[in-house]
Amino acid sequence: MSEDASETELEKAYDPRTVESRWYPRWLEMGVFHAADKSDKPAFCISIPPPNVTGSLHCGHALYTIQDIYTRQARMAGCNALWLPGTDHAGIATQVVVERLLKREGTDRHALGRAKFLERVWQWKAESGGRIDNQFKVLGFSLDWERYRFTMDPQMSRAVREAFVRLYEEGLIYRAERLINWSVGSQTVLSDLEVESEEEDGEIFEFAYKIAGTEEEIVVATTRPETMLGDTAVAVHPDDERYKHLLGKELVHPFVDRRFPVIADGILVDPKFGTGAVKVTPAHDFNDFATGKRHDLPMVSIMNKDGTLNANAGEFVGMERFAARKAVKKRLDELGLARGTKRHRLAVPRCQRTNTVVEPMLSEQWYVKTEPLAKPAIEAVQTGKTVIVPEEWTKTYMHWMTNIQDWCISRQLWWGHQIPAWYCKACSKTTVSRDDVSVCAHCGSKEVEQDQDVLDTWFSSGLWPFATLGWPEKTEALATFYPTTIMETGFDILFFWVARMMMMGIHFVGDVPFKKVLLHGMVTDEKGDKMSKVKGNVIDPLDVVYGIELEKLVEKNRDGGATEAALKNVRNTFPQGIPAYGADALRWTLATYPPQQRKIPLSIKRVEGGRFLCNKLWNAVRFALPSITGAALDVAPASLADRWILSRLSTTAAAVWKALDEFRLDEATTALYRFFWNELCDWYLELVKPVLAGPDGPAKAAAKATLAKAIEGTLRLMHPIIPFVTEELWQKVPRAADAPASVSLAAFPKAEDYPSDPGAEREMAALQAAISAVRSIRSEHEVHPGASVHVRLVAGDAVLGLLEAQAEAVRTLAKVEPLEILASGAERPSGFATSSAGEIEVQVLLKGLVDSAHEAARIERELKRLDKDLTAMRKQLSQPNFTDKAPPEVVAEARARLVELETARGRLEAGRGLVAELAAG
RNA sequence: GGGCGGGUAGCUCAGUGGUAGAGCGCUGGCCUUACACGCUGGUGGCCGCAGGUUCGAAUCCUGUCCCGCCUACCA
Repeated sequence: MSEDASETELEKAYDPRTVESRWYPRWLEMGVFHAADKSDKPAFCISIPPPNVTGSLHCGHALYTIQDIYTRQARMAGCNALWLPGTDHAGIATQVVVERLLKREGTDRHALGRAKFLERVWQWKAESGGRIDNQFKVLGFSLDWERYRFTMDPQMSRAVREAFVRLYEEGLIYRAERLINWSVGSQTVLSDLEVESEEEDGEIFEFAYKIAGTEEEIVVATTRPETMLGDTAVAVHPDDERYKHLLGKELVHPFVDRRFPVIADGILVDPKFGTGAVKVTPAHDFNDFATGKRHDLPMVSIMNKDGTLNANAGEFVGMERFAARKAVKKRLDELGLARGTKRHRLAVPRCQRTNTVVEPMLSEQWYVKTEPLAKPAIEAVQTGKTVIVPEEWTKTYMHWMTNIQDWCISRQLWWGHQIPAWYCKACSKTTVSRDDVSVCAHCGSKEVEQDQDVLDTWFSSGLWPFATLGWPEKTEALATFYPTTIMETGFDILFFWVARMMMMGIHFVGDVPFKKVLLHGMVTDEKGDKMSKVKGNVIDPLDVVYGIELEKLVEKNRDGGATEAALKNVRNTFPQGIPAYGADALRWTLATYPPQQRKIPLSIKRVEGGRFLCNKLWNAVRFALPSITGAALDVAPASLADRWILSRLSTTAAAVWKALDEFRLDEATTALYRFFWNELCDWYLELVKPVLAGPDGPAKAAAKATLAKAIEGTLRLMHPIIPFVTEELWQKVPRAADAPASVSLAAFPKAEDYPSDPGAEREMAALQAAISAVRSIRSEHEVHPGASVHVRLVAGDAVLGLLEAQAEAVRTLAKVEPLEILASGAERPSGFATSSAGEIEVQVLLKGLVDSAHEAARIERELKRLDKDLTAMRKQLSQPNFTDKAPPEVVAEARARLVELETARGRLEAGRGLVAELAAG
């Protein structure tokens, strides 16, 4: 629409593109998203789960809409609401991106050196990082950009050092040599959580070790034959009779000059599995490592960090690990020691980032001692200081926390927070310090060198909720907003992140980092399959917002690595490409899914539904605007319809509050949709049309005021979910004299803002039933919608007055003329079909309009349906067990229902006469 | 192996002790001047299977079968 269109004229169809682009800048100008450090209002805070600085918007991020809904609602509800934005430096991911760039330039980070490389990363970050921030703006996220944080900012880095040093001083951080998960692909150690095991088809290879000085042998099995080069024992079960005589005997290694014993170990060995003898490789297997410790076995490391074999591997030195695997098998075979292979399913550990197979290796790393930190974190959830929603995740949290392993926090990367530990070349002692060290704290030597490694990204992320608020400074923001109100994130990072924030927050600030943890499911495609570039089923939120042509979409998928089959699928799923649905449509749609479901199967069809809703809203306002512009709002509701719609609005406001409180956004959207579409539009608007078209007077003034209030209230209630269209429309409708400049700052409607009127709701239900009954008969008989029909409504005294008062509504909404309203007992005249709407009998003149066969069919069908219900109801009421034991109100209800069914049946029976009458013509 | 979640209308899912719901789809009739991104009427489900508790169960309990996810050291 053009900017200078008159106040009361809107385009016929809602176009999100023009509306959505204009509001975000204005909100920023108005400063509506900025929260004060100090305020009289209650504090509300969500710190955003920081997306990777390398990232760009995907559907998972689009779910941040949930956080925006809560933040916007809190803001409107009068809170000092802060949604704090930021990004994460994402150690491995970012380094991989920049290294790829360097490779294209024909160089690498080692050629560049650490300092130059880091310069390069910062440069990359300045150019390409933070793209996602702008994408968040497209979605309308009400983030307080003045408080933007990046995990590598000086202030955040300071927090990281402070945390590290304190934990070190408290003995909660230590350095140790252990078996670790080594990612050959990214050349760093990984924490347990970053290793993903997937079952794959593999094989199990059996071979024999000879007993020294005899021809006797012992057969062992392995899925990684090359590790035999590091074997330092073979273990059998202590009670295994087969091998008892071999215990303590020496085995001869066929390739390297080493003899090692047969040992007894009841923990490692299951005598029923395989041969009952297990080769032990303490330096390359976690179980074997433990076994090695128990038996004090030598630890022979056979592998270099790049995955090639080292000097301990004898003739295989220098070979790549998988080539070595083949070679070892071949040589064993040549020596006559191979004993065959079997197919075998096994769990292969892979690196999350590079998908390369992870190798257990011996290495010295930094660890956080987690048990003392976990204990209070467990208690906080047990005592309800932090509540996890949905509740069933509490168990998972507890289970993980109670079985927690020490956390390996060093990473062999350059991009990240370098570990603040300095090693002295003179006295070889370690100095850990908040400030850079140039002199050894122990001997005063200047020969100190900082640890080359950086910290796990999750270490800094664990400090996020309080470091973003200024910690370790005792800032006002920290005092105001900590503990934060809600942490809203995917259940998949409950351990990665939520658990660690809990541990760190409690330890460093002395209180939990958030009062509530809301965990949502994973966005998938509509069939429930994980979105993946290869499958070509990825929905880019921006494509949904702006739209994309089919060919461009296909091209984009092809660039993403989609297979031909996947591209075909893209063409099938989006034959016309994707239309511009707008951010509101996407937001609405995401909010209609129960967030706590495991899967959120996003369907483009449903997004279309979201756009329909926005369009409907637009058009409802378009219709109402000429009537309500300038209307006096302080007029009380007058008609039944007026009282009813405001009562429904009151109920709806209550439902929305309740739904949000229970983390049931689906229920919130359902309540809003029902109210707006099925009540406000379908009934109220239709009911007030004649009034608004009629002469001026008190009734019209009341209708105008009510319509204005209902629409204005709806816009405010919907605003947290669909901020753009509601803001645009809210600016045009009449509102309170003291209303703020933006609906974002207007009060969020409460149930008590509108008069509840149960009487009006009851009466309206009766009226609706009567009108529906007439419509139903009309439609059954294919009476043309334009044709009026003669209707008689027969009812008892209780509803007679209502019908008389609402005659106009019946006439209009059911296209009735003439309309007779009669007291009970009025016989069905010839030519009228009959039906029931609760207590009301509805008689519709069909003579001359339809043929008898139609009516006969309708009656028989209705009778069949009624009889089914009647039989069930009679049966239930005939059982003394029911009438005696069920609560009286339930029995009474059943009796009333029976009467109603019988009455309806009687009327229908009588209606059979109509068939003959119609036939007679 | 352990844990968790799910199996309700063609599809995607709500419902959690008292007459089976929504959206989309399908379908009949309508361009009724807010909206065809619409209006209006309808079709469609023995609520995975088997027991049990109860006057009454999709809803609670037990068992069982499928599907998914997480987790675990079977060489």
